[in-house]
Order: sequence, then structure tokens, then C-alpha cells
Amino acid sequence: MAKLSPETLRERSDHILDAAGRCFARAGFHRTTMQDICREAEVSPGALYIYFTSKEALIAGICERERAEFANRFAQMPVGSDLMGALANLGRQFLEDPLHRRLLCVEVGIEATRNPKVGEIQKSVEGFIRGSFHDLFTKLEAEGRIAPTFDIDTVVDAFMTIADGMLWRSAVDEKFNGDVVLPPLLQAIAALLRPVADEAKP
Amino acid sequence: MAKLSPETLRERSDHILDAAGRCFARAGFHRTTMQDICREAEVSPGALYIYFTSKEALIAGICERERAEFANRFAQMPVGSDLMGALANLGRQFLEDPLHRRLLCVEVGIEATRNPKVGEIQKSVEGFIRGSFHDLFTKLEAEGRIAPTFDIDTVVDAFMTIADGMLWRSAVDEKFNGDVVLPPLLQAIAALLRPVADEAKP
DNA sequence: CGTGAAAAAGAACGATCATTCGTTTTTATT
DNA sequence: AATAAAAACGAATGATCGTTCTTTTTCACG
Repeated sequence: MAKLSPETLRERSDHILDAAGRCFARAGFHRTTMQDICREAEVSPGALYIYFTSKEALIAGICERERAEFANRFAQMPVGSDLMGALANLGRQFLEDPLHRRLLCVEVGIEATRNPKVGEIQKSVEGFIRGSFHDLFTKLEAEGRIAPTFDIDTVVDAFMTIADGMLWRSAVDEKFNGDVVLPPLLQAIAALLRPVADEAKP
Repeated sequence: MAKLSPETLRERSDHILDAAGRCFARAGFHRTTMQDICREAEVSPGALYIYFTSKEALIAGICERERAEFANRFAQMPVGSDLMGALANLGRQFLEDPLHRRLLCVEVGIEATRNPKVGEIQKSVEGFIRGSFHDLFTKLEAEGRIAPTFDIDTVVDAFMTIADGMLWRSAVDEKFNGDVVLPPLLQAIAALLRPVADEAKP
């Protein structure tokens, strides 16, 4: 006989995941203890283990959620008439959310190289993001709005390298200032995509 | 009464550091045990603790050594007549050394946000690298060999962001291929530095 | 060689951690 | 309200890890 409504169950599970996310970002996956997470979530070990069967499951849960949110944000990227403006907005959007989330992305990226389960999830995130940009750039090239020197696959590779660089630096360098690096990076990306002259305001 | 010559002492300490580096790159700082390192170095815990007083000291030792090697390579960067070619070589050089070293760089970068001692070392590495490029770009601008749109500080920031992106991706993405992304990234960097037309062969 | 101190070994210790389990509390249903 | 099962609690457990300590080995010097 079920006791808690599915919504409540989901709510508590999310609550624990939030707490775990904060702890993981603060100390890394392998230096946060289950007690840390219990304290942060104000929940007993016994309760925690009802929602997540192990620390591994908690890590995987965090990754899954990151994937969902990533996918969401990318999916609704406004592909307006001003490409570089849209990319600038997207970049700003990422740099605006809390440091702890960006640290978590980096943490997940590293964990993915060592934990097969996380690796799978990460690979699917990567695939989604890469696919989104690939489709976008392909469409833009077909429409004659960009004229890149390299083929789209290569352009996407380079673009994602620059984006990851920004993510990494924003998470790791305390002196990082998005307002300063974003303009030159957009200039560099523009050299990659080569938007055609009348792209800005058609 | 000293028993082992300073060279032997240094040799053994380096040997342990090598082993620790491999372990740390493989499993991360906090998932490698002292026993792992002992096994890899073929040394007993008792012996290890003669050379390094704690796991922390071992981590710090790894960072220090990374710093020294980084500094070395950057210091002897050939600033020939072909700037973009020199940068391409530098990039290739980094992508050529073993994955385990690049993973270690990433690991150190994250650890630096959480471990004050490592943070200090990392900050000094960063400062050195940034300084090297700042000096180089400043000189090149004064000589009229580059004409960047942004001021040198900003250009260095953006440049290092792209470089870090490459380091990160090369360490974390198993499908990463330096030969593919290097050319477009150099194109992007060229848009940042804007080398003057006759830079290539004067 | 013999010696004494440094170096290495590796079993053992104490602390910490993930996880479990017996008990108590909560809550949807009667 | 009464109840029965789910949910939560938190002390206990067993495993693991960093570190220490006692013993053995190695080695420069007499």
C-alpha cells in the first residue's frame, strides 16, 4: 500500500539531489560523505537510502539531471536573425548561473572518464549538444547565412572546444570575468563561422 | 650520519612521484589510495612516508613538478618569424604528450579550487604562463607584427581560454583529435591576434 | 669485515566512510 | 480514532584508508 504520493516522492528525491549537488560542487564527488549530504538535506541516512540505493546512484542522478537541464536550455535556443547575438546570449546565460552548477559540470566531465555509468550519461549529453549545433550550423550554411572555411563537423568541434574552455575557466579561475572574455571569444568564433555581411540586421 | 647520496634520494623521490602521477591521473586524487601508489612504485608504506610526509605532500609535489615542466616548455617557446606556426607547434607539443599528463593538469586545476596549498601553486603556474604570453603579445604588437582589436590583457584571457578548452577536451573527450581541431582553432586565434599580412615569411 | 645509523618493510592502529538494521514516527485508509 | 504499512531515524557495522611503529635490511665508514 503506497503511502506517499508520487509527487511528494519526486519532491523529496529532488530535494536530496539538490543537497547532493551543492555538496559535490563544494568538495567533489569523492570527498563528500553521505553524512555531508544527509546534513545538507536534513535527512537521515536511512531516509536517503530509500531514495538512492548508493552513492553511485546519487552521482548518476546528478548527471541525469544535468543532462535534462542542458538539453532543455539548448533546445530552446533562440535562432533569431542575429546569430552572433544569439550565441552571445547563450554564453551569458551559462555564465550567469551559479558557480556551483558550472563546477558540477566540470566534475561530471572528469568523473565520466573514470565511471562507466557516468561516462554513458555524459556521452549522451555531448551527443545532444553537438547534434544541436551541427543541425543549426548546417541549416545556416544552407541558407547562406554563414560561410565557414572548414566543414561543419570540424567547426562544431572547434566551437565546442572554445565553449568548454569558457566553462572550465569560469569554474576554475577565480579572476574569471565573462564580460571581458566573451567579446573577444565571439570575435574568434565569428572567424570560424564567418557570418555573411548582412547577417546582423536583415 | 647520512646514508644515501642526495642524488639517490632525489631519484627515489622522483620515482615515487612518477608512480603517484600515474595513479592520480588514472583514478583522481581522492580515489587513489596510498597502497595504490606503493604498489605502483614498488615501495612499502614505511619507505614512502620517508620521502613524503602525507598524501597532501604527494599532491603538492605533483603540482610543483607540473609547474616546473610547464614553465620550462613555455620558457623555451621558439618565437621565430612565423608566429602562427610557432603557436601551432606549441599546441601540437602539448597534445603529443601522454594523456595521463593532460588528465593530471585537469585534476590539478580542480583540486586547486578546493585545496589552498594546491591553489597557491596553481596560481603561480597560471601567473607564469599568462605573463609569458602577455610579454610575447606586447612585444609583437609593439613591433607591428600583430594588431589585435582588444587590449593585450583581454587577448591573453581569450587566448588562454581557448588553450584550456583544448587541454580539457583532449583530456576528457575520447574522440578528441588534435589534428582536426587545431587548424580551425588557429584560425580563431588569428582573428584575435590579427597578425599583419607579411608576418608569415618576412 | 664489523658496526651503527639510516632506510625499508609490512603488520597494526585508529579514524572515517558507505551502508544496514532494529526501532520509532508518520500517514493514507478504514 | 484505529491500524497497518511505508517512511524516517540514527546507532551500529564492517570495510577501507591514511598513517604509525616495530622489526629487519642495507650501506657508508672505521
